[in-house]
Amino acid sequence: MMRSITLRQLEVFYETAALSSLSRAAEKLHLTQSAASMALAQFEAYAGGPVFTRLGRGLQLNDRGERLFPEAARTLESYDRFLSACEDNGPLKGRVCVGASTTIANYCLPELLGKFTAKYPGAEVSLRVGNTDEMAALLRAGEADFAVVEGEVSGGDILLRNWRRDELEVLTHPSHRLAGRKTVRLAELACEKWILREQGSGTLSTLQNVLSASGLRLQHVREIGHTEAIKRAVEGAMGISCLSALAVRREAIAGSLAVLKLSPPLYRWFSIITVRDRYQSRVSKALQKWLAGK
Amino acid sequence: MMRSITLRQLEVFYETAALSSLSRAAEKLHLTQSAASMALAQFEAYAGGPVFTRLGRGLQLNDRGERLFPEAARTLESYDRFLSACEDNGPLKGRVCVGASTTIANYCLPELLGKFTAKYPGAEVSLRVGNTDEMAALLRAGEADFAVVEGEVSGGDILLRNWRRDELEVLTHPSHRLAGRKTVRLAELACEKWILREQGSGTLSTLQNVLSASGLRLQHVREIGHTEAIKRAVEGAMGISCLSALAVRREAIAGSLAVLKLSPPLYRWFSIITVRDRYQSRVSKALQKWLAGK
DNA sequence: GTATGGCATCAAAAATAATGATGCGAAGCA
DNA sequence: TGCTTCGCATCATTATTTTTGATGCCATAC
Repeated sequence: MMRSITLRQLEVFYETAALSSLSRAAEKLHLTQSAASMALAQFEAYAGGPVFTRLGRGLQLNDRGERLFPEAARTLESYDRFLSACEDNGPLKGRVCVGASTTIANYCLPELLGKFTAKYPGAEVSLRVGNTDEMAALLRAGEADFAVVEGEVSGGDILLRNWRRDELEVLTHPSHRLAGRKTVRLAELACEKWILREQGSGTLSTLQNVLSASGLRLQHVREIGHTEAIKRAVEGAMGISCLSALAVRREAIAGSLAVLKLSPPLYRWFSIITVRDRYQSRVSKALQKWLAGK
Repeated sequence: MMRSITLRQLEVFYETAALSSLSRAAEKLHLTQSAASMALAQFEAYAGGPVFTRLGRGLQLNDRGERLFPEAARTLESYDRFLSACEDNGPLKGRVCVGASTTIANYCLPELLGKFTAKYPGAEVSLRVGNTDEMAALLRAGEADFAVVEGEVSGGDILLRNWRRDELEVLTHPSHRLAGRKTVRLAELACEKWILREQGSGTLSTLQNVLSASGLRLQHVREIGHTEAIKRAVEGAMGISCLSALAVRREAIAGSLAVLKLSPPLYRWFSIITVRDRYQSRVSKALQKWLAGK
């Protein structure tokens, strides 16, 4: 049949080119890597030839791709404008209350929500912070429209969609014996002095999951309930910790802390959760959609 | 699932609006009417509300649709530009020989081929005329790249794609007893004096098919091998005839002939035929594609 | 009032896209 | 250098979407 290029393929091409990475494009588009790979392959077939050169383990736009890229961008942009036109029933207006677990509420959402309200001045966005279980309760009680959490699903009435992937990293004092290394394996860290978030936090439970899966136990653990306090403690050489990459980016750059990646790396999903079948206001839907695209 | 509007739906919306008819849009897009209807229904669902008002047996853009239409046009245009960019391996260049049966070669193709060569000056298009069987032979002999015909398929090695639908109409002298009517049924015409195209012409065989299906036979038939000569003969009140609507449009408008629609109407397809598995040059593919979009 | 044109709807079939598992080569790290 | 991970491709299978052909329904033309 005389099939042609689909929007999906166009998106995959665009994002892959923009991020120079098929996997990350797939992630952004909420696709599996294989789906993205296939879409790209079809795209190249229909577009009349390859648009990337495969070098080693990466992709790079070739001349052809370079030429096509701006056109693809324009087309997708035009399509987005169309969708906006569809949804434009007057400017966005109304309240929406978002729940978020600690790490997300501190290091991720404020900036995003700021941009959103800047773009839609009629929207009043409020933010409530807590751990995952508290979020589920908040939603059920109708005190938040949706929530962004680090944890697992918590009941059949809660609908979960993966949003972004987050990586947990190990932080140590810059003078720590491991500070020069880029990666460490968890086993090497079992007898370190640990400073971790409290029971019930998403960060801790993610860590505990892999530990128990590999039969490890941490020996010296001290709990501190605040991410910032933990970082100060590590800066004070009181031990090492494990936090979201998001939470330590600033210190990693400043050099006040040494940040090592785990090997194998420890990923987890940030997810958007809602109550199944609960009505979502227009602002709430708009905000969720907007977040999904970020 | 958080599905969204597809290009197909966009096209259906656009064409339906442009032609004020879902069926004709379906035809143009080479879809069945039901596929188009469903696509439009989905479009309206995703677009957040109806875009047409259903009045009696037609569709008409409502305010919402009116607002969305130009955006849709822009998006599709942008998409087309992208496709062109894909196919742009330098300007089109080379010869292509098109076969066509009489009616099409006279009343349809010249204008289209003219536009095509105006758009792609590097393309040299030539046209060969004959009846359907001659066309098949021409293709097999490699003397034409593809052909546009009025008839049926003529062998397993010939690939056929419907292109446009054509309607056969009855023409009479303006003073003929039926000339005031808008429609006639074939049975009323059995004993008229007929002037028809020769055996082997697509027009005649289409007519013969319905006649034999309804058990009718025409009594007074005179054959004339040229469409224009037939029209002159009818203008001279020498009888009535039946020709493609395309062939009589000019006279119908000028009023030099009376043109009546048959009831039930008599449709047939113009088709593009090619030899299966035969290589098609870039120009030939481009021309076929371009024609398909017209 | 009978026939017809035009759209909607349905169940079934066909086509397409997405997934999870797996393979393979290139880099990073000890 | 050997081991491991990263990133992409590919495969078979499953899920989803699109298309079709058959009907139904209403409004309009004759």
